[in-house]
Amino acid sequence: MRELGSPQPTAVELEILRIVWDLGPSPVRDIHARLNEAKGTNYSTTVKMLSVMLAKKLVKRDEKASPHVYRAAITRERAAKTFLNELIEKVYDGSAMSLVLQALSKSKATKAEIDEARKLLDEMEEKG
Amino acid sequence: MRELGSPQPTAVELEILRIVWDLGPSPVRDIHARLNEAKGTNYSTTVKMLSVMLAKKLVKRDEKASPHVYRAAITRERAAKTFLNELIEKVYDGSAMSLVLQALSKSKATKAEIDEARKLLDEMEEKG
DNA sequence: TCGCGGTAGCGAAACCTTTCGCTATATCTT
DNA sequence: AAGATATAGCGAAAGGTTTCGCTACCGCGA
Repeated sequence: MRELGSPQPTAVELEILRIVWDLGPSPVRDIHARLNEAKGTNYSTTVKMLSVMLAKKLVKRDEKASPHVYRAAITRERAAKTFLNELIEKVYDGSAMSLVLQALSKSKATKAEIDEARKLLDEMEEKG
Repeated sequence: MRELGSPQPTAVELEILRIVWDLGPSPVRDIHARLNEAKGTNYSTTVKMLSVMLAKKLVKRDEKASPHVYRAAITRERAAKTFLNELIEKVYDGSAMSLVLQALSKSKATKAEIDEARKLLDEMEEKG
């Protein structure tokens, strides 16, 4: 059995994580409301998935609060980083840059973000 | 049963796609050699996976060639685009730019690539 | 206290992915 | 042409994810 270190979230798990990231710490009922809206699944399903995710350490819960309160155990940023690494590794064969170029080509960004990206590019160039 | 339009490749399917992208059109034996190297799985498994992938239209095959020749039915670019969209949608909540910034921060790139990225940024700025 | 609505847990069904054994067929080698 | 070797296919086991039914529990108002 998996015990330590959060494994990759599966499809539904990711859907739930997204909800928890959005809502912040919440009781099952609230999480279920959203999930049900999106997928029409049963309340039991939500409870079960959360318990599975608890075992995988994808979420934590406060059992002292009466309706238990769940919160994400990994940040959106960390999950994103993991996915990104996998994407780069598995599909782009290790070249982050080619991914960046592709993402840029379809991105809409603010002036501030564009400048930020320029700054990063400058830094990269200096270091070589 | 899924019939039309390639669904998201699963883990092993992606591993196989990667091999086929690398090798180009190949007979099972060659594909298997690589997969086996990575995972130690049986020849039958490779054949089966390829047949599943054929049904899902992730690969095509030339049956006229004597050892049948398989090739990817989707390009690396298209697969990447799909994953990227999903990543942006599901985790970054629609903001491609924040993904780009994160990818950039860990990327190693050549001068040419950096310039290319700058060009894209300039274009983006012009269009607003 | 009893009953009731909301909450939690668990086992197993249903479903999908991955693996392989067994069989059949084609191709080579002598 | 027989036997050996390589290729293809298929069904089903093994393993993982997702779903839910059923049971138990808890807190509260009658």
